[in-house]
Amino acid sequence: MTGSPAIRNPRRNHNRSKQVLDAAAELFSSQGFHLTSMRDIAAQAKMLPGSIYYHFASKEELLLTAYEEGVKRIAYQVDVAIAAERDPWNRLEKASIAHLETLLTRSHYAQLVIQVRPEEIPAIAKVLAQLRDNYEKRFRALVDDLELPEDVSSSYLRLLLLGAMNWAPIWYQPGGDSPRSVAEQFIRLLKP
Amino acid sequence: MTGSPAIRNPRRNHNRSKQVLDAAAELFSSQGFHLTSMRDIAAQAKMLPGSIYYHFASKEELLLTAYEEGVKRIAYQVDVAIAAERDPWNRLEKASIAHLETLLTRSHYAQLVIQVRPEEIPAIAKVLAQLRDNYEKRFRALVDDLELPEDVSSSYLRLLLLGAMNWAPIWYQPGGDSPRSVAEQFIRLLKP
DNA sequence: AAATTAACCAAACAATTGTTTGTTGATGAG
DNA sequence: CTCATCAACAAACAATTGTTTGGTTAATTT
Repeated sequence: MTGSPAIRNPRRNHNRSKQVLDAAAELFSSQGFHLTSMRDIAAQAKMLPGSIYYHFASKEELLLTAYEEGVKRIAYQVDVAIAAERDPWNRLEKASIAHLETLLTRSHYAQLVIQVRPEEIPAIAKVLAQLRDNYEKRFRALVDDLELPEDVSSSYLRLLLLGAMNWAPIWYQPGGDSPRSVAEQFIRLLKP
Repeated sequence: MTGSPAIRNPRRNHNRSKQVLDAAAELFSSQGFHLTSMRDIAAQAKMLPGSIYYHFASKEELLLTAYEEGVKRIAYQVDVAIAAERDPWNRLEKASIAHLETLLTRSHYAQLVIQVRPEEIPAIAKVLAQLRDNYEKRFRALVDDLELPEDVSSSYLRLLLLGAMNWAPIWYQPGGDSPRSVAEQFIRLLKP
């Protein structure tokens, strides 16, 4: 019995699960879901294809897990960025900067959330869409706090800003302006 | 003898090529490239999978042909829309309305241009991107014609508008506001 | 030292993919 | 009528896909 404080792990905690997930996130975000095979992921994680299934039940679960992590990260960055600000427009600007910076430079996980469209994977499309919706609710709140002229629709302001930012990965080139200044320009164009 | 003006077609022009292309455009635009198999397209065109190859050399050529047609259609709609207008802001508004209407309601071919991302098909990614770029140059010209305050960047105005519109298929629901009024709202938000 | 178990390998499997091949009936020209 | 050609069918092919299975290794527990 050994009343000693036995640790839970029966074996050295290799935790290659994270290695697999990292590989998946990188490949999914850069090549897309369908162009990335389990063999690609296995190779990047220095593992055999079948071994992945010890850690994840399916390719879709792999994506879903990475996607959840992506939402978590980008949401966290935004929350931190707006925590100190009080002025509504400044809060929206800080949030946009965080959103774009995370999207364009920071994390493969975050890029997943934008690059992989839910409809691409019908089996989990609804869950993915809901996760993204849940994140984007922050922007709904931020925009609602603005004091806008009567003839300006806050919904469309939000859709305009969010759409433009989410489209940015299509045209953005690392050599040009920083994500921060892109976000600042966008806000300036929208501020009445 | 037959000095008569013999027509070129040796047989009644069945022209099932167009039928195939229509099927491909519809499926590609609604399901995406990778989720659509040649068998799906064949079924929709009421034809056997192998028969498609009499009309098109490969799945990629099929997409490319449909994509070109899509660019042609959306470009035409925009050109027609702005032909009568002289005021720069009105021209941009008319162009945006045409862009969004074609994108959201009119044609499967046009939706292809936005729904299918070039990087999804590496073999023809460059050609696709160039076709889209070529179309979007219209907006570059339209925005450059605006008389903007000095501190406003015309590039970012264009990217903001175009990104927001191209993102619209993600959130747009046929029940709500018309594409026209969405475009009008976007323009109003951007007009200083 | 023996038993247990987490973590991985090696190899195959079944299904689906885009594509090719050989063939056939309809059509219009000579 | 004869014959060449168009347009499609029927069936298979080779490759790739996600996944499963059974065995192997090594660390941990008893």
